[in-house]
Amino acid sequence: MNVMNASPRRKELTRLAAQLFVQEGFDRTTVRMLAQEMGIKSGSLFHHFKDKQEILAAVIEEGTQNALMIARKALDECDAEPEVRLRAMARAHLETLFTDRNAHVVALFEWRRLDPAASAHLSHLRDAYEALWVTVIDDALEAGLIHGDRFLVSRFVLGALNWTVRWYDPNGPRSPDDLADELVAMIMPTSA
Amino acid sequence: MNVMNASPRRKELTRLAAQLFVQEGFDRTTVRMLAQEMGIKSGSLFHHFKDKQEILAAVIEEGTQNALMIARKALDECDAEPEVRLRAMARAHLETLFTDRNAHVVALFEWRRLDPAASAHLSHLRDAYEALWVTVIDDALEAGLIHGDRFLVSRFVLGALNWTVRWYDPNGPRSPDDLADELVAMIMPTSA
DNA sequence: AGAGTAACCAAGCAAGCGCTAGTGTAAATA
DNA sequence: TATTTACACTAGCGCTTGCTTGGTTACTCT
Repeated sequence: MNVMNASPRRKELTRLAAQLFVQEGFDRTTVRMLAQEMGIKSGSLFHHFKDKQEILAAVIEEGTQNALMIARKALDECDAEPEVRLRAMARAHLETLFTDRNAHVVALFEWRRLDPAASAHLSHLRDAYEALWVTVIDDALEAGLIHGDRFLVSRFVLGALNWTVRWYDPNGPRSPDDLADELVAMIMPTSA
Repeated sequence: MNVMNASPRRKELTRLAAQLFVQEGFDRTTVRMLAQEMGIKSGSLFHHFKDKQEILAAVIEEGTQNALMIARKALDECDAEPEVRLRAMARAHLETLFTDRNAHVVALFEWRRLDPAASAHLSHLRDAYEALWVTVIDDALEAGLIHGDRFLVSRFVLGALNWTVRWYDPNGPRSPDDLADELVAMIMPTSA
């Protein structure tokens, strides 16, 4: 078994697995389907991954790491104005959601299939990401940019953003950035 | 096989199935688990339902029918003021979401497991429900109560509301009605 | 009493599941 | 040249899956 997590082959396999998990769901995706998609036999799969669970964990870890990177970069690159930061965060969220769409759909809808160990490890990553959101929302509230309960606002906003994977068509007329801006405008009285 | 959809026994079994589908997910719920939960043997299940798929369809149909009923009743019972109607619709949405929580969680997250025939039939029900939302949102927009694109606003609002099943704790301090009011307040500039 | 029917059970089939064991081979390393 | 490593293969084990079959109760209606 390959213990080196960063093997390029393993990364490619993870990408393909994410696609299949989205198409079929984790439970209905068999190791034989995964192997075929990867051009190998089912037994060979277990050279790269300890078991099926580990493939799921790899997919989710990939996506969450990317989300964290993109969000940090976006916040670093813009100034301290709360409105700009809020918009940047929303844009970053949708950017990662649709460039790594497969991984994120798996993370959002198959999280519960993780075994407790993997779930605990990945929860820390996700918490780090959500902490970014909380600071941005807090600043926006303090600046009087938006109003409401900080907890509820962040849940509502994240819910609205995450739900886009259910209806947004990347080939449509609207860009993810448009979506992000419209959502921010919707909750900002001053920008009417 | 029992063809009478409204058999009381069948309705009870549907309720129990919804609970298991939420706990384990549709794919991981075996007919043996379902049977045990119902206090019968696995073979007997197929006296009430043609196959496992039909159980899923029954669960989702139940939930969607209830949502439609509650929303219609809520709109009937309030006057024509757009703001009142918007709040009533949001409240109705969360009311049905948490009184029939199991059925709705299944509808939201296991819809794709439906076979094409069942999916087509149930899509009509869901469309009828969403049509109610569209009229309410349209009226609110026209009255200048909220602002933005009608399509995007309804998607964002529904996303924020549906996502509550992921984090809302019914035993917490906030009632579903509070949640609904806070969301409406969040997108309504005039109520700051 | 006899017929019909709804609800159940015991037993098991065929297919598919995740995963393992053991082997082959070409490239990298010593 | 000898040894190790990475990656793939074949074959199949042990188990679970959804579902079927054939038959048994218990109740209702004529």
